[in-house]
Amino acid sequence: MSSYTSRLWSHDSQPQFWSKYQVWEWLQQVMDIHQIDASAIPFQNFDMDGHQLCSLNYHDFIRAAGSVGHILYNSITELKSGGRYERESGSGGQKKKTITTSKRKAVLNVFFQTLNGPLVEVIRSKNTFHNMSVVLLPLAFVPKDPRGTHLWEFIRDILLNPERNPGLIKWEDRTEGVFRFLKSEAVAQLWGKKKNNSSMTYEKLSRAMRYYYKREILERVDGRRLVYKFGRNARGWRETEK
DNA sequence: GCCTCCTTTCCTGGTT
DNA sequence: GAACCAGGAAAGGAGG
Repeated sequence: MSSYTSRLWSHDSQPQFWSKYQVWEWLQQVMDIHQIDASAIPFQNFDMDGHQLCSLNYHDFIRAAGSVGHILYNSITELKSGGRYERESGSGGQKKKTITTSKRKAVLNVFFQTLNGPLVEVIRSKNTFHNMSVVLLPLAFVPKDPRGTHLWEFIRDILLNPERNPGLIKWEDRTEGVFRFLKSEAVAQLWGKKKNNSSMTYEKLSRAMRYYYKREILERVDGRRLVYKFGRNARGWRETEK
C-alpha cells in the first residue's frame, strides 16, 4: 500500500473534481508509470480541470495526445470508475515507482499560472519525486519554488524578456548561454527591489552568482568582466526549449 | 527545534 | 584608484 499510484489516487477526490493542477499531477503520474517522454504529451491540450477532462471521449484523447491518447484514456476511465490506476505488470518487469507522502506534499505546493510560455526542462529531484529525471514542460507547469524566484532565474528572465528591462543584460552568445551585464548596479538594484533589500549591490549579487559555479548553474568565463555563462544545470534559457 | 537551501553580508587578496 | 573577480566564513530567512 505504499505505491506511488495508490497513495496518489486512492484517497484523492474523484477525477471529476480535480483541479487543473491535479490533472497535471495525473499526467505526470501516467508518464512516470509508462516511462513516457514528456515531449510526447502536448500539455497545452490538457489545460483543463477534472470535469473537462472527464468529458473527453476516446477520440478526444487521441486527438489531444496522439499515440499516448489511449493510455491516458484507459487511465482516466479506470479512475472514473473508482478503480486505482496502476500499470499492468508488463513483460519488462518494471518496478512500480514509489513516492513518500512528504514528497507528494512538496509537489502539491505547486500552483498554476496561465499556459502560455516556452517549454523548459524540469529536474525532478528529491523535492518533487524520488527519482532524479528531466522532463520537458510548459513554463506554466513548472513547479514554483516556495522560496520564490532564484537569482539565476531572475537573470534568465531579464534576458528572455529584454523589452521589460532594456539595456540591463545582453546575450553575448545566445546559443552558448553567454551573457553580459551592461548595467550591473541597476540589475542589483532590481534584484534588491524584488527581494525587498534596498542595500543590494552588484558586489553582493556577484557573490551569489559565483556560488552557482559549484552547482553548475553558471560557468566561469575567464578574463571577461561582467560576463557569465549558463551551466548545465540552468534550465529554460535555450531557444530550443521554447 | 533542527536541518537544508539559497542567498546575504563582510572580508581579504588578486586582476583589469 | 576604481571596478571587478574569486572564494572563505558566518549569518539570515524561509520551508520542511
